Amino acid sequence: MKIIKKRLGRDFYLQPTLKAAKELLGKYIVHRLGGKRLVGKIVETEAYIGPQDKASHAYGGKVTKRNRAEYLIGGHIYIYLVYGMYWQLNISTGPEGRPECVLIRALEPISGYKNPKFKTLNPKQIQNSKFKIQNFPNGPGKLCRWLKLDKSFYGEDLTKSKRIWLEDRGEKISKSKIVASKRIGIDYAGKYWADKKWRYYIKDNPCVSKT
DNA sequence: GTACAGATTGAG
DNA sequence: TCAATCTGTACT
Repeated sequence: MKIIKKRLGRDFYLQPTLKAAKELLGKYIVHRLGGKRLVGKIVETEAYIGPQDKASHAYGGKVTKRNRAEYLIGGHIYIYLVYGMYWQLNISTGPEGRPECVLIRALEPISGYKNPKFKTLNPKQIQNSKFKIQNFPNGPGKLCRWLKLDKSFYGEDLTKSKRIWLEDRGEKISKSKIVASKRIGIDYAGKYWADKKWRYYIKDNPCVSKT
């Protein structure tokens, strides 16, 4: 059977942000680098819905040099540095001018991992294997390191870029496999916003970030 | 010009 | 539990 590989188009990113955050689970991110392709399956996401969301960088409708990519029409990359060390990959959603985005928090590595044995392992084997979890893209900072993403991807259009895009490979994550939970690391936003269950992940997937 | 905190991570 | 590490942002 032929595997379907369809690049996600603008319509996908124009869905309501919470829906897009859930739909992104099970989609594949592809970064073409040199002659290789780094490919990962998205297994964890978080939604940020400014300007009302106190945890969002666009809270209150704030526009800065850093966050302006959040306002782009759905399908653009908003990437920024936290703690002076780690890049965070976000994808803008919704129409132009509305600061909503989805943070990609974890991937299941599909190809590109330096150990070629890796791609033949299924998730259960990954969990049981002795491979160092250290280099896994199982966290927002580690994911960017694994995919080799940095500021040069700021504002990149995922529907048009020749080096990075998202694919639908015909995989459908059933509703019962999607878990909604509180977002991570945003307690400063206050209980109301910190308690919103806008983090989604694939149940039992070993590549979901540790909390 | 200067102070300051952060959508994390890994070591101790 | 805590330091690393640095840029954007806000304020003097």
